[in-house]
Amino acid sequence: MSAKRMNKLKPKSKVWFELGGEPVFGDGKARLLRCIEKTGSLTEAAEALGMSYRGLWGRLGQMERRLGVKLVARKAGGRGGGGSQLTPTGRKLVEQYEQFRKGINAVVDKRFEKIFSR
Amino acid sequence: MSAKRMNKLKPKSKVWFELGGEPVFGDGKARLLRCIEKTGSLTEAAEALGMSYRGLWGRLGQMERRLGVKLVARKAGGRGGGGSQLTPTGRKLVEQYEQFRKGINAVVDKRFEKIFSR
DNA sequence: CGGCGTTATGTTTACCATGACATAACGCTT
DNA sequence: AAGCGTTATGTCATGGTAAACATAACGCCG
Repeated sequence: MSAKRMNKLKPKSKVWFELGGEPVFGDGKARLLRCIEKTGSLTEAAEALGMSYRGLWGRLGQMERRLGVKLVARKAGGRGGGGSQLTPTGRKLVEQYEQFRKGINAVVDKRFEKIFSR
Repeated sequence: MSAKRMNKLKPKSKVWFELGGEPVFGDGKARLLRCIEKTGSLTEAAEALGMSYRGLWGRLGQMERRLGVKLVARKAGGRGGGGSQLTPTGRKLVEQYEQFRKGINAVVDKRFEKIFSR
């Protein structure tokens, strides 16, 4: 019995940005924008991410509203039905976030090792 | 218009332990154990934390079940009605977690600065 | 003009986590 | 035996999030 299972403990971490106490950007949102960028379409991005279009659209709008910035340029109608792409602001935000996020896991793991080794 | 509000972005982070994909320990659980330790009673701890006894008891049981370890020694009945205190295992876990958690915020903030400065 | 694929919303449902109640069991103490 | 404060559970209400459905609007194109 006892602490046998506790040896399998794994450290996890999460980072995100807040603005006025509200969460506005994190891993999920970053993936969202990247996927829109790649597919050029909210519909396709939603499908690729395995979520509903409604849900994706809602999150996107909320994020833009909270930040007070347009992150995605959308076009309804027209050739191919329309499409979407990141604005320069959107691209920059994703890049900065990814920069920021990179390495956090490593730091956390290292710290965990340091304390739980042996 | 535009990115004016984005200058007020703040980085946030969260760390916890998982076991087999399930979260088993984090800030909340740590505070919980610390409070039980201090008060010597689940009832008092619950009140001090502003949560229901039922809720606290549930969390505690779940945590112990997932870890497969007794973290709190409980006694129902007896002098003063009973009481609870951390087991050595529980104490150790809290201490290790707090060690682990210490400084994470600082690291995150520093990294954020590095990328968003200027 | 009618069709097509995309964006844009409102409405409704399902679900899950939390909290609120209610009760029982426990074991010293008097 | 009765009382007291604590632990131990089951049940029910609830609230907030996310998914499911259902349409409408848009704008090029044949």
